[in-house]
Amino acid sequence: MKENELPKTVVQGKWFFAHRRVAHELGVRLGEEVGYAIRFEDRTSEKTCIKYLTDGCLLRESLSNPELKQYSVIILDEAHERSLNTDILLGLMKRLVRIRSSNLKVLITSATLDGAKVSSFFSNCPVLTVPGKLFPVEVLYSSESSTSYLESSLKRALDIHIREPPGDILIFMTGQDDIEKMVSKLEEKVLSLEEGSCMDAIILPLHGSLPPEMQVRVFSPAPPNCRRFIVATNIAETSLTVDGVVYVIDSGYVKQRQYNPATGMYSLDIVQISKVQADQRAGRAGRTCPGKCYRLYPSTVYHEDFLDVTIPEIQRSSLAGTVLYLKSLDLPDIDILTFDFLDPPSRESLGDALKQLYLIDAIDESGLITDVGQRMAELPLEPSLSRTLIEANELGCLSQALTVTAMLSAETSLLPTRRKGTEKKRKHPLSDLPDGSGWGDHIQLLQIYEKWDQANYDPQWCIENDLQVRGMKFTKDVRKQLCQLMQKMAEGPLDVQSNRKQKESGQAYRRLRKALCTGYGNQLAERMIHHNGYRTLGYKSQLAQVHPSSVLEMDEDGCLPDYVVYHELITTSRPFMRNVCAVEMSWVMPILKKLEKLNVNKLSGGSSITEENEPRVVEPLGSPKNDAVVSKAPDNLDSRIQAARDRFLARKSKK
DNA sequence: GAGCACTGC
Repeated sequence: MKENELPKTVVQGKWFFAHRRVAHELGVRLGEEVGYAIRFEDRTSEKTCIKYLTDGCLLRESLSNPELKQYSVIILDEAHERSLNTDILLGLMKRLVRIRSSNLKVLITSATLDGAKVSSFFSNCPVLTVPGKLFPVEVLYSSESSTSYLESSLKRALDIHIREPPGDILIFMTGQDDIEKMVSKLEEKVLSLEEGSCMDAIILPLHGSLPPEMQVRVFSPAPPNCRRFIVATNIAETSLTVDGVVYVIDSGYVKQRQYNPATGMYSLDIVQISKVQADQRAGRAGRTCPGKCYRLYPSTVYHEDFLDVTIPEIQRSSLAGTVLYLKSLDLPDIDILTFDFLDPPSRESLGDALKQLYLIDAIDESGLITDVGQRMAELPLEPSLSRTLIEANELGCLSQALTVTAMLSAETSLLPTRRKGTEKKRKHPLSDLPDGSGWGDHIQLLQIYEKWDQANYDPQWCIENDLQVRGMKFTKDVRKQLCQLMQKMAEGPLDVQSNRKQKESGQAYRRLRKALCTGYGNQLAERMIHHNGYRTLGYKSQLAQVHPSSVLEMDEDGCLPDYVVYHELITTSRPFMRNVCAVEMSWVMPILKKLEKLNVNKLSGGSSITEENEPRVVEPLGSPKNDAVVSKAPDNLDSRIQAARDRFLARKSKK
């Protein structure tokens, strides 16, 4: 193959081994004519004609090169998964095919995405259908909805094991807890079966927080006369393909994260799956031979209750990062409120994003991106964290802030999988951390990483201290990447520095907390007067409490700090702030002042963000209550500020 | 006093 014979092609999606295979079939070395790029690894060269990359990487590329001029064919793979990034790319592609109609071809591939809908989105482009190679799957419904899908799955699995011919069983559950319960119940029941009455059994859990060596166990096929039970989350729905599965048991539920723009709060809920998801799960039974799918719900539930398709992520997420990204592209013909999404997010959600960005100085009061915002968009971080880095650079604590943001990027994968009996480890994973972690979780995360640095990044150290090796390595990679990106603007050293002297670290921690306060200007909370509950300080106040896993300390009176910033506000059993950090009132006041001036219609570039068909009396951002908060903000804030000052002075005089 | 599904810029 000679250079330039092939059109420069870029393939976005989950390509797994595709790039290796294509390189192999073309008889070329991977990294030359056929290359790939993922976050921490770019294996392409000048010779590269076909480049595989992730959606995030393609978005990064279009940041510096919005017309993607180096490519003549762009393939968006797995578009049906509707990830946030894929949806942004779909919108950008629509614009690109318009302005590059003569020299660009875009191909969108999807297993289940509604072809007609995508075709009409792309000005009625042609739809090609490639038949799949799946075997037929018989779908069997339960006669009624079960009260406990755990019990029903257990019963169904054993029934299959006893009565049905060989073939592995894949059971879809919602989370780690259920999976662990299910695995131990299955083990118990299988052991109690009469010896020789049926095949042997291997029972395997499968979920995201399982260490990789445990995950790969599902790739080894069952030994002869042995049936595997794979108890999985929806990781087995799309991300991992398990061969040998003939029977699928589908609970009909999934654990899903969603964002409420009216409250600024996430929740993690167990919800019904969509028809597309149910069909995807069933399809997992027909990969190697005809299979069976047992749905633990009646067919009426499937037909009448299930949504046709899963709500795309873009309608379930906070859009601050997305809006900032689009604004930073600075495309003259793109207005964020009218940006052409395949499924547009609500105006409320866009309005929320604009307000958040304004509070952290990423856009000005008329909605234009600021210099700060432009620099933030260059960093592969959520806006709060990129803002923190920029502020930390000004305040001379960039090296510490780099560590904290990197740790938070990996936060959910830092903790080990829970083991029975050793559950209370989180509070003090390291007994000999220096003072200062009482200021909050961010400081503790910093101290943990500094300890690991002192231990020369020894994986064994992670294990001894109950931290996931994978998560810590990810942190290290992120930190390195952020260092490279910050190099140009950095004011001070970037390497991990542990302040050995108590006094120095105290000052560094205070600067860091100040930077965090600026970065999380959209995620502030104020403690209630008589107890340790908090309310969020935004355009709409929410009651929340510090998550019990937090290391934030109380003062000698048993009070938590008056003001905190939080990394995440999420309702599980109750509304919780996760990863909080104490901040000072004097840092908070300017942000509250800014909140007073906030006018969301102006932020959206003058165009009213009010729904068109609604009477004008209706509040711009939804509920009347919310409107009241918006329009009366100055009064509320002034009194709030006054009250806070009084409290502060009262406390001071007491001491 | 609670306990997070999935990715991976």
